[in-house]
Amino acid sequence: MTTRKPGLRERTRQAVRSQLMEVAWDLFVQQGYDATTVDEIAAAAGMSQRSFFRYFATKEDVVLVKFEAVGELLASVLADRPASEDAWTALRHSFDVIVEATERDPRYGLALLRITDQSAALRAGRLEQQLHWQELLTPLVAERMNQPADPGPAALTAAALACLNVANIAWLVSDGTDSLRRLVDDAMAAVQPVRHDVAR
Amino acid sequence: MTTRKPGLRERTRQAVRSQLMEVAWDLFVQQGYDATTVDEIAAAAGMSQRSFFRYFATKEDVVLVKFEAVGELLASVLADRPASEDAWTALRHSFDVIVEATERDPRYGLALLRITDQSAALRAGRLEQQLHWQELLTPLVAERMNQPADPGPAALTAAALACLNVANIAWLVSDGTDSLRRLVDDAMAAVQPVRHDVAR
DNA sequence: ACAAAAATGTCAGCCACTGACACGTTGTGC
DNA sequence: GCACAACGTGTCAGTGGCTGACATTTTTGT
Repeated sequence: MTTRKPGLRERTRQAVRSQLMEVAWDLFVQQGYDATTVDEIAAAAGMSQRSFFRYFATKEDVVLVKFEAVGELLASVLADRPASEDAWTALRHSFDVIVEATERDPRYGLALLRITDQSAALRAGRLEQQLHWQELLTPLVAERMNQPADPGPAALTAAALACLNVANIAWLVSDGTDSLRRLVDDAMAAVQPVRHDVAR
Repeated sequence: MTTRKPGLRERTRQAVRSQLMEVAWDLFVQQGYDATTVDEIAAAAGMSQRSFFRYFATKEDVVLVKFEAVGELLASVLADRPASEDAWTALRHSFDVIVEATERDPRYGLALLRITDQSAALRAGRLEQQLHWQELLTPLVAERMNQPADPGPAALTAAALACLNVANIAWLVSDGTDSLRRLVDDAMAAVQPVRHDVAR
């Protein structure tokens, strides 16, 4: 009884969602993304296919929602970086939340990248997610630029995310052998080498 | 009769393909991408749905193949740039083939961007295409870098393509009002400002 | 002219996804 | 307590993209 907090109902909904995500994750790891049907996932979670689609709009979403929170996380970290940092450096540091999470549990990150690389739809979905991150980060990047003319902040943000992406893929190719931190460093350094002239 | 050249058959195949592309294009422009079924396209081209899929693997492909040739075009232009140019500048100049094509026929470019923005699948597909371009350009970029350590060339290429993409989207948002050339210039300048120190 | 190869249509079927409806559960106001 | 509304769920039917298999009709090489 009692709807104590704004969301007794909402909580169960979230519980079902994460249970679906878990079940789907296991199946994807075992037999691959494409080889797993929504019917299987739903059955494994004890519900009908129709109900699955009441929790996730598409099959991809069961995986892709894992990226959703990251955008806001990146944005909040970026906003908290000291104002003295230039945009590129600040972006590099905000990416550390991803790097550190990956270092904390490399196997999870590796599995996630592996799954999202299996299907064209998922690869594409990850890129779409990054577009969303870009939208979140661009205004914050603009604040750190001298003269934020229109395409500038978005370009800088997109370039940084592209570096992150390249580093991630290189890391995936190395099977997690390489240091993701180093790869991100190198990728971003290749695009914007340390500018001593600007620094002083 | 007579199989004069290595590919009379191949030519008719290409003819059918481009006819399908035209028919599909018209339908997409008229009623939108999602609202157009493959059956409609096939019928309008006078063939069965099954045959459509013998020419294009997916519905998206009817649009996306338009981007395929661009990758090789970019690569060949990039390879022909003077060896004295640094990678970023050379990339900027190779993008000019796109800029100039767009200036030559802005309406086509605009329609293409509009269509590919209608559907999530197409938006994603365009990004996937860029990944392919990236693979083609990366080795050429590596040649122009001082010390092409592993993630470097890919990162630089990806960053440049990200700039191109941002410029394209900004141009689309402006309905083709802005100068695409200027947008590309600004986007790429924002990421790698002219480095006078390196130049001399 | 004839046999191999290729293009096409039809049919059946899988899978992601959606709308509609009916039923049971769960809170809400009285 | 109880009726009522809201919500979650299953079932069913249907659409659209896409594929394998097979039979039929062109092409094409000799």
